[in-house]
Amino acid sequence: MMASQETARSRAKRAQIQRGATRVFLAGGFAGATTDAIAKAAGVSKQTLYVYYRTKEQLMVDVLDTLLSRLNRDHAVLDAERPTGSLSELRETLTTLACEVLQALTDSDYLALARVIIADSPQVPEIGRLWAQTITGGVRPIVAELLERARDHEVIGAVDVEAATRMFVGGVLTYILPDGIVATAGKPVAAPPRERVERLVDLFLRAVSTD
Amino acid sequence: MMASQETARSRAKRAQIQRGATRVFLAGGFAGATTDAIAKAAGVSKQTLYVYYRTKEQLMVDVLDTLLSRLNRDHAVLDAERPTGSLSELRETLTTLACEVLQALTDSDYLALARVIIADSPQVPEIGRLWAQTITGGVRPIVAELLERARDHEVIGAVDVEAATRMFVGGVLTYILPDGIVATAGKPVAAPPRERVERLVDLFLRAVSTD
DNA sequence: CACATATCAAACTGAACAGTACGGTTTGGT
DNA sequence: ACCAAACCGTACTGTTCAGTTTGATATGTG
Repeated sequence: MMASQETARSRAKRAQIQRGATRVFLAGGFAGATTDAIAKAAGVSKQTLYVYYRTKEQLMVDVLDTLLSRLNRDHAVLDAERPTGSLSELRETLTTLACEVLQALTDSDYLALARVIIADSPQVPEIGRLWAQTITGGVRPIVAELLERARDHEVIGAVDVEAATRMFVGGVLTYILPDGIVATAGKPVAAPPRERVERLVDLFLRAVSTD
Repeated sequence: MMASQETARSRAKRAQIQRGATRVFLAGGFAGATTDAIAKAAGVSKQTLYVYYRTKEQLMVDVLDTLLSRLNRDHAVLDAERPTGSLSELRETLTTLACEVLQALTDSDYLALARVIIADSPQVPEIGRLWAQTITGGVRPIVAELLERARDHEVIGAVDVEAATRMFVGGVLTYILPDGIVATAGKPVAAPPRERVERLVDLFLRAVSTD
């Protein structure tokens, strides 16, 4: 039996710790998370915590890294080839994309994740690097690619794709930010009704349509 | 001599404390700010701190309240009647407005302020309330008013003003967010060159123009 | 000057908390 | 069954920090 081997057992324990730690970190950030609370939430002794992670900081970085990777996987799904062959197809694609993103942001813990990253990046610099690597890319390139494809097929005019992307993504995000990111006691943010998104898309299409 | 009177002297001391505390809070948030550091930064004894404020939390709320009020005053300046009588006037107005907002956000401590509010609103609920009261209004109503005026004068078409406002404001803000809000060591965000903003405005005007 | 009020520096108190030590218990392989 | 590694609960250590206490000094007022 070798030492420092990643057995099935140890992998499971590590995952168990991650799950508990995720809950605690998302709820209260770095400062608000005590190692006792994490151990309890994970159903693990504090000692074991320190067998798998050298410090609380290292544990947090690992948790955020995992969450951001998962989020990236989800984005990859969003990236799946979407039809942009005609104007009505593009309209449908953009509307659905926007609704999915808004839904994901309001449904899941992504807003809490963003809040924690924003809150703790000054104290835990590694977090800022994670953000830059995974999020800064974000939804924007996906939309930009869609628009470029549509432009190449002359579904939309020869517009400035970068500006168009910013307008669309920014417009959609105003439904969640800035209010969603600040914790206002007990008032969860809701995604706007599809109808609103449709009106936004329609307006957007006026800007990029061939005249 | 009455007790609990707000003399000139006490007003000055309170302001002195606020200035020091502002620096420390913006730099490190609630958890990162020690009362010793605040006292030192303000050039005041710790004791005096507690004469003017009952707790660290109360001090922070006061500091943020002051900063947000000041920010609101600045917005009031932005709100000053701007010409929207013709399409070229509207273009100029929107471009200038966007540039000013971006400049203010990158120049000043507003990004740090936003970061602190986002970071600490879960722990200090009063902060969330301040945010909701002052920021949630924000730039959006100003732009909405501009657009309504322009629409009434038939400078732009009968568009959905709410959607249009979101598209414009959101598009502008993508230049600062999300990257500006996360502390990435030593890389300050810069406002985009005016030319970029102009292209965004032009695209926007295509969306809202009378056909 | 006498007296009150404001301020200061420094030391103290009590609580919270990261990380460790320890002795007992479970688990899984052989 | 036997052993070793993994794990558990609890208690401990050292530090950090909000808020207080103390006792001295400055400031201004009648």
